[in-house]
Amino acid sequence: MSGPGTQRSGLLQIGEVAERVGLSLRTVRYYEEQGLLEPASRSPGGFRLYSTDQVDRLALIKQMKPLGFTVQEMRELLDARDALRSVPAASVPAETAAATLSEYADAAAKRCAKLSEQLDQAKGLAGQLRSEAQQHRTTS
Amino acid sequence: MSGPGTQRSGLLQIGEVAERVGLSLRTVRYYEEQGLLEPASRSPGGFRLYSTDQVDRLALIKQMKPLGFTVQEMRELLDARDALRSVPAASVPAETAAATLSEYADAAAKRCAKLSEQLDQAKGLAGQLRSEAQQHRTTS
DNA sequence: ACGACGATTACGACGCGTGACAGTTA
DNA sequence: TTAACTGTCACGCGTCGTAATCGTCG
Repeated sequence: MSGPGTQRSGLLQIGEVAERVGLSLRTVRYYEEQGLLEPASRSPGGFRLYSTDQVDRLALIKQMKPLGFTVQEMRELLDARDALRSVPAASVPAETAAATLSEYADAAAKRCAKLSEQLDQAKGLAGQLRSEAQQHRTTS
Repeated sequence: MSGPGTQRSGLLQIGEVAERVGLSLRTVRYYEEQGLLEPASRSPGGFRLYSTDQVDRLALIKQMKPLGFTVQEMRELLDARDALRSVPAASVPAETAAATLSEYADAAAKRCAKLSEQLDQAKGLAGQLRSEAQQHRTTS
């Protein structure tokens, strides 16, 4: 027991985080370098410690990746989102953050649509390939 | 008139091909380097000349790309497909080619499924972002 | 002989990570 | 002691872009 990474505080070390989200340690650090996710705190010795919220955030990053956003774009998106949550509503910064977030939401939707289209084409192709292959497999 | 690229022979120059398929000249040549598509012939002066079948092949390549196959995998897939079409049916090479093609068809289907899943997640996320953004946009 | 088109070669760049290493912490 | 973690540097891969220079086609 006393598995590493699981502190009494509820904070997780990078290894736990990486495993839960399905990323490599290296990648998590890379995202940090790129400004995507700063650990909530550090252990006295310098180990990165993450909250479960941050695990969620990482998972979210991972989910958005298929849409092909660059790491920098994701940073901007997440920054805007954070700003929206931490800034007094109906303030000027909230408005600009909302605008940015809205842009990204639109972009995300557009990419979804394009991907959807490509995926349909690819599905058709995959089916076609399969039938071409099976046409020559008299015995299943 | 006498548009360049349209020969009486029905063969097309690389520019026409690239435009029809929606790839750059560079990309078409790159695919050739990687063994994906050799031009049907060359003009006396060395210009690449493509048949319309090859245009189709390029289009197919373009459509399969969203599935994330490497260029080398696509080469193998296309080679197997070509083999199936040029080899006497029910021969041994046809069987192995069919097996290869079948594998790739399966792989393609799997990737389609995975992409589909990812896309669904991403769609959900996009919607969520959109609503988060709009929540702060009292005036549309 | 002119203008569009193409060939070849080569250098580079971007985005996204991935090793490797030597030292530190738990 | 051992496993996990640290920072840093640098490398690799895929997919082309771009440019220079020169040949071809009609």
